[in-house]
Amino acid sequence: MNRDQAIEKALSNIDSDFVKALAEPVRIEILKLLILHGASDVKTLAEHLPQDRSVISRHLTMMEKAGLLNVKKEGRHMIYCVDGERSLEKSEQLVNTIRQCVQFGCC
Amino acid sequence: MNRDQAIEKALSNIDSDFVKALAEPVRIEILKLLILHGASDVKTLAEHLPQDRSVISRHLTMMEKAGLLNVKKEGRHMIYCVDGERSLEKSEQLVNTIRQCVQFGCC
DNA sequence: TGCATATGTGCGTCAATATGCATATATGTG
DNA sequence: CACATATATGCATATTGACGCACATATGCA
Repeated sequence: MNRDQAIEKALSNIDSDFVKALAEPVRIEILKLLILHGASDVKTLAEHLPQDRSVISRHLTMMEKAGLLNVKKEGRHMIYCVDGERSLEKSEQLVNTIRQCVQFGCC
Repeated sequence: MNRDQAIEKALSNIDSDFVKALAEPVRIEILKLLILHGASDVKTLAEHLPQDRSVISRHLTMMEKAGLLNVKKEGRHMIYCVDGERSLEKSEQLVNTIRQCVQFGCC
């Protein structure tokens, strides 16, 4: 693999969904609540936030697909919690990508 | 500092501008070009991208403010390059934030 | 000075996304 | 079964951000 392909591959590894999930203030607030109070259902989370439950529900779904959260169904409740392992992996992958870029040469 | 404050502080450290800068495909393309070809001016970058020069100019300004790029003025040219050190610091800070979250307890 | 080139900015437009209401679906409880 | 509760989804609206054109500003050069 030549240099161009290596650079292309490194930067293509940036997980767009993961990064976008962290780029919205409301979703950071959701992370805070989940770490403060531990695993929670949609209604409980929404009670601590100004947005409508449906909005929080959509954010949670999006964050789960992005790899930030885990979800398990308990009866009629959807219990969400921070997927620390996966989040750590994804953020470390971002560091590795940038580290490779530095090796390929910056200013 | 108690637990709640520690969590608040850790997650407030997420650099919103930095994360947002990485959440746009065009800006990732700009990173690719800057690493492939090294430091470049606005016109040269825009020639390799479908967007208007003014759009690229705005992206570059935003990425510089976010800490991804360095810029130096050379005559009428603005020369941009990837700020590898700062980008690495910021991405590592993100990893540390998530690592702290894991310590505070996930699922 | 006069002119070409490089960049940034004002402004209007369009697309993506966040938001909230109403409603459908699913589950637990009497 | 009837009803309450928890969540997801369709749809309309508001907001944010990307985009391109026109123009202003700044610099280099003849």
